[in-house]
Amino acid sequence: MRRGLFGTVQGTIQSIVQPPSDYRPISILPSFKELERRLLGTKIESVDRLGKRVVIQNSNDDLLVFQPKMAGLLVSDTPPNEKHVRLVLKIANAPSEKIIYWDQRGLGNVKLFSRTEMEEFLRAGSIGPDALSIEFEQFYLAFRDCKRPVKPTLLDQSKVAGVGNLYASEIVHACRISPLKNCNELGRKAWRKIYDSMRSILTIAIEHEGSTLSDGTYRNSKNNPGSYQNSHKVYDRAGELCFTCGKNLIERIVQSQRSTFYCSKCQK
DNA sequence: ATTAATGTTCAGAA
DNA sequence: TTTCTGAACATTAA
Repeated sequence: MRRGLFGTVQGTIQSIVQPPSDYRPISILPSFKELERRLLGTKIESVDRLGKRVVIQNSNDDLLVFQPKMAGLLVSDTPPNEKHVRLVLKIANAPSEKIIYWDQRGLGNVKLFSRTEMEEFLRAGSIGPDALSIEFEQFYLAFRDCKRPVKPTLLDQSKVAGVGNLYASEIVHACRISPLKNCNELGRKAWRKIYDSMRSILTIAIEHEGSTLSDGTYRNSKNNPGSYQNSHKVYDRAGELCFTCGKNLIERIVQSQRSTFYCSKCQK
């Protein structure tokens, strides 16, 4: 797994700061005080991705889990602005001195787990295996009997963790499968295509450091935009020509209250 | 000035 | 059990 700058963060947590804010505070569990009590003076051992979460493990085996949701991100240095900075971990000894949690909408949360609590959480099954580690058989089993349309179901984090809204549209387009097709109407071969496309699209998107959409919210750990938006085949391309068939226009529909983009001519 | 939209997910209800 | 709806929030574009 590619981890970017945060994969190399080392050092001791010197202080934790929750900047004064005009906005409602984000959820910090069990509490800000408890974060200070259990993290100050401990060393950061690793920074990893788990589905859409970022997990920081410290030398006491506690796990600090960031769930940025719609509009949050972690940066090492400069945030997009100061007013939406929600939490800062100051690190003694470079390479990076800080880990900054920035969240424009404040929908995200931060939660501290003991190792036991994390094992319990994973066992409970609200998040499934990561999209880049799950094996095909397990992936197929998770989806094949579901009666819902394929695209919204790919967003179900309990089946597979890590596929977000724009990637779900890109994945089914790459397979030439309609987002409206029900999961249980697709055969094993179709699911194999979806599995392969999910892996390749997410892998390439990570290499491109993600997709920075027109609102500019998403940034990488150095506060630079990603470039995968330039490779989108359907997302945010309503009314534009489909690259695959070259004849039809990309359509936008709403499924489960989320936008879906697809080509009704080449996706069946 | 409203409304709808936004890399999301959670509880609660049908 | 599975699936759907609405809410949490800040900001921008239409």
